[in-house]
Parts: sequence; structure tokens; C-alpha cells
Amino acid sequence: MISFEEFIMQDGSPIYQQILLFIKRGIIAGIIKDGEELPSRRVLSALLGVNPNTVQKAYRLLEEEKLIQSLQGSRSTMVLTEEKVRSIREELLEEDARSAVQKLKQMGISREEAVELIERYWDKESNL
Amino acid sequence: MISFEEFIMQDGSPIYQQILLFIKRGIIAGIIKDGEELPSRRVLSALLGVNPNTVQKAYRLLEEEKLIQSLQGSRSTMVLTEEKVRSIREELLEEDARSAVQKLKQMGISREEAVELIERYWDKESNL
DNA sequence: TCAACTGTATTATACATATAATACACTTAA
DNA sequence: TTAAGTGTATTATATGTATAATACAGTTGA
Repeated sequence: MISFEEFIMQDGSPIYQQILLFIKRGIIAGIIKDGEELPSRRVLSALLGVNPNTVQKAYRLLEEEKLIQSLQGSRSTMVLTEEKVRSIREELLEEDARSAVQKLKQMGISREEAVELIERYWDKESNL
Repeated sequence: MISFEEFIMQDGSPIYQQILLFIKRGIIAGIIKDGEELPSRRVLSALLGVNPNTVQKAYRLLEEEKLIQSLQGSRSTMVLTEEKVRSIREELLEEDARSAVQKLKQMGISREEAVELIERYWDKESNL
């Protein structure tokens, strides 16, 4: 089951994108599996405290990427293949690692300091 | 001198915030020093290919944080103390590291994989 | 002096994001 | 059967972001 209770709103980027990325990272982690049902738009919006239209926008993008299948009256279900998961994994890992390294380099951090920093915050961050 | 040629537009977050963070990271790296003159709003906007008002918004925020001093007719100059630099360093390092670790954990990446990933992208990323 | 540059401000327009309030057709389960 | 839940769609409003076109007052350097 998908645990949206772990969803942490990080201000800055659009909410619908945060939802989209949260689901994609869950897919990569293997927590969200093929055939699994997503919470309904209304339920998830209530859970996150956002507008139903915002959740709908995230779900519509998942639909366009063919990662979910939606039918009127029933909840949307995940449609995943190994190939899709591998593709998403590359896309997100690439972007997140590249972005983090770029920022740290801009601050004049050394490679060794960067590794130390990641290791230190690894323990600080609550487990997901 | 501040080298804004190294500025890379990353879509997603507002441009004025990207400019603000680019300058703050330059301060942390020690590239941008106390008393130094920033490019004028018009010059920087032309250099980055964005609207002068967008640069002005970033500079206004720097002004509000008392990191620059602006006088009509003259270019704005950096007003930095060791304490301010230390404060910005904590703020940004904290946020960037925390954010990176959170994303990697959400993807089910292990601590060892994360370190490997960072080290691999450290060499990929062009030097700044 | 004075032209060119500077910071600052205003108005208008356009687009993206988010919320709110509905509405309708379909499915599910009691 | 039918009430409740579902996906989907529309309209309106508000806010933030970015651009464009000006305008004005102050500074600088030839």
C-alpha cells in the first residue's frame, strides 16, 4: 500500500509536481507496484489538504505517461513494466544527483566534504 | 569579479530565486567578496537574457537581507561580514543536503549507493 | 557640461498555479 | 435498487512570475 502519510510538502515547486515526483520515487523504491490502486482524487486531496483539481492534474500527467489507467467510477490503477521503472529510475536519479552536485560545487564544497555532508544528513533525515 | 557567465538556468524554480541562490552560493564559495560591485540590473538582465524587473526582484531581496547596498546612480555593492557568510552557509548547506538526502531516500537508495552516485556525478559535472 | 549609465518605480499583459463550487456519468457495495 | 464513491469537466477567482514599455532622479566620466 502506498503511504501518502509520508508526503512532506516542500514549498517552492508546484504541488502537482511534488505529488507526481513522490509517486515516481515510490515506484523506483518498489513501494508502489503494478496493478496497485491509487487513492481516489478526493481522498488524496483531503489527506494532503490540497484542492482536488491539484491532485487531478498530477494524476492526469501520470495518465499521459501511461503509468496509471483510469476508468470512470473506479479508482486508478498503476500500470508498470520493468522497462518503465528502469526508465523513471534513470530520469530521476540523473536529475537529482546532477542538481545536488551542481549546487554543492557552486558553494565551493570539495568532493570529500560533499560525501561527509551526505553521510551526516543520512542519519539526520527521518526514515521513509 | 563575479562570473555570471557560469549561471545555468534551471527551469522549475523562479528565475529571481535562481539568481538569488547563485549569488548566495558565490558568497559561500568566497568568489563574491565584501565591497565588491554587482553588475547593474540592466547589464545582468541582458547577460542572462531575462527581464530587468526579474533581476531587480532578486536584488531587492538581497537589499532586504542587507547583503547589498544600493544607491541611485551607482552600482550596488556587497556588504558582507564573516557572521553573515557563516549564516548563509548554514542555511544553504542545510537545505541542499537535506533535500538531496530526502529525495534519494524516497527512491530507496542506500547510503553507500548515494555516496557512489555523488562521487560519480562529481566528475561528470563541469567545473565551476 | 552632458551623454551615458545607474537605481527605482509604474502600468499593462500573459501565463502558470491553486482554490472553490459545481455538474455529470459511471461503478461499487449494501 | 440505490446511496455513496469514483473519474472527469467546467467556470470563476486569486496569486505569483515574467515580460514589455516607459519614466524619473541620481552618478559618473569624458
